[in-house]
Amino acid sequence: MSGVVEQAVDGPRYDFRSAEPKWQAAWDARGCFKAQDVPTSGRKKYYVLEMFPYPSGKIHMGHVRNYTLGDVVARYKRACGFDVMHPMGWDAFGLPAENAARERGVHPAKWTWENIANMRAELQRMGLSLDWAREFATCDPSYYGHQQKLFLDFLQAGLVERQESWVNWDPVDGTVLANEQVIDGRGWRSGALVEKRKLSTWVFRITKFAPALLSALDGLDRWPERVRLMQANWIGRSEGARVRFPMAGTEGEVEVFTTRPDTLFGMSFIAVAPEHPLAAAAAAANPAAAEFVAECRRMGTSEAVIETAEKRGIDTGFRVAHPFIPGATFPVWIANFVLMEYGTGAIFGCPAHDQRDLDFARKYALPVTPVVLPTGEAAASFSVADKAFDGDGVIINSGFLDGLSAPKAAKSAAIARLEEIGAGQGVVNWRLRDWGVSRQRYWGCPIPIIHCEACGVVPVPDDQLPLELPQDVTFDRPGNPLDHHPTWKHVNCPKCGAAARRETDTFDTFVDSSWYFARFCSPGDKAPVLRAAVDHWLPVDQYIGGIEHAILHLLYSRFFTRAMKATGHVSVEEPFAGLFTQGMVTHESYKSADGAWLYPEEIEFGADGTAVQRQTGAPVTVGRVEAMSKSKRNTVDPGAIIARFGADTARWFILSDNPPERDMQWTESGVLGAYRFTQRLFRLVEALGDAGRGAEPETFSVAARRLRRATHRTIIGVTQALEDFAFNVAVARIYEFSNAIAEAERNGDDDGMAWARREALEMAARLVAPMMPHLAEEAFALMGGSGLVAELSWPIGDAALAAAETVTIAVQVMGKLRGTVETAPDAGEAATVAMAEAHPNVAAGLVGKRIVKRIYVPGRIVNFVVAG
RNA sequence: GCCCGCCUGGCGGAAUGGUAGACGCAGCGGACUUAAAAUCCGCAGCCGGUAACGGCGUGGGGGUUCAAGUCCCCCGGUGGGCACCA
Repeated sequence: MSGVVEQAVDGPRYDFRSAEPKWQAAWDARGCFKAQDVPTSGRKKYYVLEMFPYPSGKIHMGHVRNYTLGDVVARYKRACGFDVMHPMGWDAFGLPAENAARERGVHPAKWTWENIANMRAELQRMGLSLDWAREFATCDPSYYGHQQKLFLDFLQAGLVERQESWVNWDPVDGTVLANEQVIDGRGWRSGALVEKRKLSTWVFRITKFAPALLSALDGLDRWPERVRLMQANWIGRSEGARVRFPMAGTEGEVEVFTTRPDTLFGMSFIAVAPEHPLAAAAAAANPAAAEFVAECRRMGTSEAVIETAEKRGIDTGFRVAHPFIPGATFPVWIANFVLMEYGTGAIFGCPAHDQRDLDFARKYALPVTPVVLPTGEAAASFSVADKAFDGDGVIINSGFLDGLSAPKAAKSAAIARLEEIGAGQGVVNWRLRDWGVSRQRYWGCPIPIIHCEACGVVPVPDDQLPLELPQDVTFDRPGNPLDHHPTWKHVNCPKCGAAARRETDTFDTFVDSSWYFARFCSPGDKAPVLRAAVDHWLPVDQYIGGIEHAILHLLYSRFFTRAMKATGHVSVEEPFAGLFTQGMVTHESYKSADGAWLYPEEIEFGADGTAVQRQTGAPVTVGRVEAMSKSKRNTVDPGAIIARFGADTARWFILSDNPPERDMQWTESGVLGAYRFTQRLFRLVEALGDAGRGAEPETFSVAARRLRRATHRTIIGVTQALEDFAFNVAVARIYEFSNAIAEAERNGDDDGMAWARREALEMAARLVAPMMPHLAEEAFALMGGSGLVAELSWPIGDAALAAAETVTIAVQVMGKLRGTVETAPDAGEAATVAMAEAHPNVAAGLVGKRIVKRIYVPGRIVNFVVAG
């Protein structure tokens, strides 16, 4: 492995170390990648955006992949004549900065800004075609001040409100925990048992837009289908009914939401969430119920945890009447699998037709009454054992619903009756909840609100924005440093002047990333956005990022855009017209004999292919290929790769390995292969020398024509591959092309060959430019090209020159390949079929058979269907 | 538990329903070299056969079709998301 690199040090043909900074400076000097806020060029706009990074300190391979993909698109579209905007910034608020402050005593601001400086330098070494003049960080008051203004506008428009919500509370650290910070019911840092706690929080009313966010998904035809599906499921529209059950013996009622009102006669019990008021009432009266509710409270708020936990419950002792069955009463249970946030926080249990209800009923010996009969079953013999029936069928045991088909007809009949007798109504329920944005953290955008005893919630006046974070905070005790600050929260009410209290919560960092794409259009403007700029540039034409953001970030941004439209900031409703989601970067993992994870650079492979530790020669176990992570130490530092092989090699390899939407495996050998190709291409250019200058020859030899065909086929093929986001295919086409050029070189200089080679190499340089921009410039300059490849227009392939002189037709008998025949591209059906039938191997297969049918697909295939 | 994705040679992958395995990596053979590295040329799915060629083959099973990696149904394996990480 070292040989390749050492050669590069000794005397490379292509010296990326000098070339890459040189061309980066040249692009910068020409301002190649600058865009205007409100362009005057008249060219069609194209806004390319990659999800901006969190400034963790160093770029990782995921970033390299993300920004390389975006850069290929940006450079390609620019060459195609679009006016491209391609900005970069920093998603700079968030918990890691605060963790660093607690662990190492460094101020979050200092930590963040140093990380940004470091990462900016690393990104710049990648040679990305970014307009750095648009850069900003979300932790800068000149950004988040505008965000505060947007929040106040949303508040005014009724898109923000105060709500109580349940959170994971760490009683020792005195802080709210994310679900991922709750491990086996304990806080990750303190180890204390986590409790659910109710908190008063600010929410964005995203549910107001639920129908719009759902229906607009249909129009996002340049989004991956699966992302649209994930969002649709997340929004979760379901049609059903709210049903009210009067309490037996006391006042009051329980309201449930159900999607299956057709199965109401199969009801066995009611179950309420542990946070439901009835559960609280039961707990007050019954110590066992109180104990159960307390236990559920320790379970955390994660849906995955709740739904995989053992189904448990306790009878409250309350009984309800049934709206359709006079005289019947049913027990009300508290169950740990009922979610307070969904529907009404209460369900009716129909064990025969819902698996979860069935498991629960069996556990607590509650009755199971089938009310939907599967087709083909007899009512007398049908019963439910341990598998609930949730398919279609006919209603039985259900009074006025009997005989109706379930669920559809019976559902409408049940709803009609509920409405008639005033016991409920048909409703559309949404799974989507309002977006809680309050965080009890320091390193986030302050929520610009003042709480006044007399005036209530008072917005911070516009002329006091941005409301800046105080710098002098300490992290020496648990809880929110803003809350501990001696003076910051004490303020006079802007309305009445009395002593009042600032809101000390800050925004969820998803707020920061929900409108940054709009701010990029006019990053220096005094208002959150410059209307003319966003009207021109939005929506983003191509957005690129990780699939992990498929739901939250993208949905929040879609909401924000609608909210900004409602408050007059933008005209569009959808922020991202095109979306591409990339796969992860993975690597083998390595473990030493004592079980410690080892970094790839600590490993060496022996002649027999086994891995050993480089220093000691101790054996190493090669583990699974998985997502690069610091804990597994299977990371590769892009900075080191770029220093050793150059940015173009890193970019080329990351594009060549596999389709960008799939996970890719980073391998040393793959990088070396990419590096070798940079040298190979450059050698081909060097070997050309001065050959082929001058006017296009009158005639070309057969070999020269073959090369020109390869050239024009490659232009067409690479163009199509780039349009399709099939960058690995584009790379493969260029490899094929370089093989064709090398072959032509060996064929000597017959008629027109030198000219054809020059044409081929010039096109090669221009076609690799979006992927390996530095090498492209260096090669182009060496060939005597004038100007920058970055400023050239995209080449157009000549279809006539690319056309094949003969085509190969596959010949099948009964769908099995029996041979191939060469024909002229315009040979007709009769001639082609005759030639196919005459093929010796085909003829042998046809002996003694009767040809029933001859299938002919022009340019592709002849298939004989035979009998006998 | 619910939702979503993925599965093709030793490896990454290519393939408008039309010659499965392009291209690359690793491997093998050759040229060059005192030698090695680098470079260049060639071979290569698996089984059988000197070969011509034949059989098998895209996670497993079934179906549609003249023709299925591709479309449909069932099953298996594996990865991701599930609301305060970003």
